[in-house]
Amino acid sequence: MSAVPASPVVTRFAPSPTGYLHIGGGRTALFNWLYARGRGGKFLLRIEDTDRERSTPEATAAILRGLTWLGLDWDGEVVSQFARKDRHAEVAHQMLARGTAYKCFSTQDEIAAFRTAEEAAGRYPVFLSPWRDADPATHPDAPFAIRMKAPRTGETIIEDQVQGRVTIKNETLDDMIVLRSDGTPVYMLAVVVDDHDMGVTHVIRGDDHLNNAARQQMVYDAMSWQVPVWAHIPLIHGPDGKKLSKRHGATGVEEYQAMGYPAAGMRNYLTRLGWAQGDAEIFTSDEAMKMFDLTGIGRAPARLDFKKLENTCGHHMAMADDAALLHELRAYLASAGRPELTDGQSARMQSALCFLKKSAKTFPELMEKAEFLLVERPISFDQKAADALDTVSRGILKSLTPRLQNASWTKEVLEPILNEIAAENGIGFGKLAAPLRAALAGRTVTPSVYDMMLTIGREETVARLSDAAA
RNA sequence: GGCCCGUUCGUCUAUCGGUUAGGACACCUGGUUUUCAACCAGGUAAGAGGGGUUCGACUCCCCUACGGGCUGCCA
Repeated sequence: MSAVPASPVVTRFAPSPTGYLHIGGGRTALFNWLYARGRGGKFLLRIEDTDRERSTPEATAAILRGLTWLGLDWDGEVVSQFARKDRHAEVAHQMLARGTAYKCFSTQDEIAAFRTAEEAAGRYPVFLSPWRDADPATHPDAPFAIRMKAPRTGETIIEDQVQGRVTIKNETLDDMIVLRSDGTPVYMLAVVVDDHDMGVTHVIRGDDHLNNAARQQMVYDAMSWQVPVWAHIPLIHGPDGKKLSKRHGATGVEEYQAMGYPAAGMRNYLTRLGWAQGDAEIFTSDEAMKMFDLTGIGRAPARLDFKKLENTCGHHMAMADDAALLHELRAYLASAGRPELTDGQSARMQSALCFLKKSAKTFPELMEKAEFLLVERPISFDQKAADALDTVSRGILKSLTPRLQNASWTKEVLEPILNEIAAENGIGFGKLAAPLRAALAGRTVTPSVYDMMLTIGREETVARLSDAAA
């Protein structure tokens, strides 16, 4: 065992509960999880619910469900940012006391008027509060917001693990409000306070926050707090290169579950989307934790490729443990609103999974291939199956059943019998397999005939053949 | 408008000044086969454009084009 690192890694995922868990958010959470878990650190979850208008408990529940399905477990309790608003206000007042913030009595109307005037004059509106250096003696007895006293000259440098060194000129940033005039904190303050209080060492998040990082770093500086390691990752784009949105299809993590992608495959695909370690393509989460690092993250936005997602899922389907797969299959059926398996179907499924999983990429595909074990007699035939069961074929099946009656039910025993029948009728095995397939499954595209016979057993096989031969 | 970030096969990417620019998915061809799939073998396919720096640039610098983000008393 390696020694416990001096400063354990603490990462977090901090979504706003305004909707389902977006696939991009799921990937951000995954990166944080992988990074922390691979280093014996902690992965925390915080819900940024300070926007009371848009936050809903339903959205929080959906986000938790999505993370759980993806297999991303977090440490400790879920933190509500809203619940910490008093702490945020406290810090705002500490900044006031330290002289790194000031009371601003400008009204929103005044600011809005300033902005429209500047824009009308063709200038970029950076609002500079007249109260920044005002003598407290001149303060009116009126509501005020607390603004950060940001440096007006020089530059703020973000040392980003993904983007490299990013330099922002301080003159382009105004004094942002940290506490609104109604006493509620603003997001930019809340994140910093929460990340600091929660001991977050690495902030891994979407690069839409890259510019924000400069202002947040100013808050860390204003409080003399240790700045975390930044890692701003590019957002995921749709197949057309545009920001991933509804018109590209599924954007919610739970939609992918309902479409039948196995979670392990989803994790693998999402890990490889915008991150690479040499030629590694297919790996388990344990392996991913060992390999994952910040330097392997690409700087350009990656596009979603469903074909590759499917392929990756196919590998994981084949690698999966049968019992675990059956369990996940059940969860899929429930999430997709499909009927659950009966006891009989479950039993057959359990014994068939060892070969079904090798060629299926998704759960719907698995169910498609398992159709033969799902149906009950009398089974119905589709058009092609019915065509395959012509008079000649039925005659052959009829001669086959007596020989199966007392046969030991192993492939070693069945193979010679079927080959014999084929030979006696002067046909190749392929010609015999077609009607067999039709009789056993009611369709012409099925798993191997031996696999099917072994799965449903002798009695059921003979019964289905007799039904078809009649 | 300003600022910030990005740009290698169709897609995800490797390369960290010297390679026949590698792998994976997809696609095409062939093989295997008991249908579909899976599997095996092979193939097509890339450094956005233009300037520099250098003996040498995908790699470093600049410009352009294109894409994205930020620019709120939203998060």
